[in-house]
Amino acid sequence: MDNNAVFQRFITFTAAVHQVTNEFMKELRLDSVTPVQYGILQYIAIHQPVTPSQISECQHISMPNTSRELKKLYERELCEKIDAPEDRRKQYIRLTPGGEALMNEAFAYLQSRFLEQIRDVSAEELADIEQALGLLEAKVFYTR
Amino acid sequence: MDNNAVFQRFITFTAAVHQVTNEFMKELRLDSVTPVQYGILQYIAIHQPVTPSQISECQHISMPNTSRELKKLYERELCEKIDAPEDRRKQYIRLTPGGEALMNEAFAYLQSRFLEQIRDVSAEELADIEQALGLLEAKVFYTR
DNA sequence: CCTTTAAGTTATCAAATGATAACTATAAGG
DNA sequence: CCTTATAGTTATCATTTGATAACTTAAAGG
Repeated sequence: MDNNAVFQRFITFTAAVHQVTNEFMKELRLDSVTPVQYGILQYIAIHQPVTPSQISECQHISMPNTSRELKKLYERELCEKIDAPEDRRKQYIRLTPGGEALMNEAFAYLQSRFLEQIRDVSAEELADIEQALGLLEAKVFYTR
Repeated sequence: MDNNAVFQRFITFTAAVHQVTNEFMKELRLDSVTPVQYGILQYIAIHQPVTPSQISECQHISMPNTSRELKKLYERELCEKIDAPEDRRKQYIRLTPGGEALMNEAFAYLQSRFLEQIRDVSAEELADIEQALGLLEAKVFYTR
């Protein structure tokens, strides 16, 4: 198996993923929230409850900047912090009902675009796609 | 087949792709070039020769901003424009030797990280991965 | 021709993001 | 205890990116 060929595929693939997701995100006009803030909210939505440190590490945003953006999200009541009982330095963050509503709206739009994107695939192909997503997430796009 | 389940996978998958590629790009300390400029250079590297309009559309950057960033790349001699013979308004852009060198360096680093990421996969799994990349690119992450 | 459209440029401004230093509070480890 | 490490905050500044208006040049379509 040619490693170079797989790598080429990897590069064009990741470029394609970015292009498509950026297109989706552009159409989804989220005016109350910046791209970085959306990334944070989506990370919370998928992994909640999370700590600011986790957000900082996984979203590659420095702690000071994470803190700043979270503060804006608290002020807009899109997420909230809960003091961790086991360690008083720590805090857990989760979406507020308003944040859930925002993310549900976003996901609903993204789902409609996703379904449009796969409107021509058969049921068997869809199963293959689901499997492919799982395979790549497990074997390539994972973090230790 | 549950469309919602596939969509869930799609969301967590694209989030994972962004996380991993952002991590790679952070480690790859490209000091001569900003993230947006790198995106442009990579797009040129994959699709060259391309026009500024294509870059603008595919990278979702307005024409004025595309023009500005390209200008900086010309000045650093990372890419160059060639007037299109068939339409004197148009121009084709390609990497200069310096730009090729920069991208080769970047790709070499990304390849080393990619190989590290898949170091535990068997030959059969690698074939599956290659196929999965192709399938998803064709059926999900394409642009019309 | 003449008008309209397309490709690209320049200038300018605002907003978002990144980087860093200095700080508080708590936990953990000799 | 005392020192060090961890979690998070605040303030500040520089850079990057996005948005918009006004412009030039050339093609295209009556």
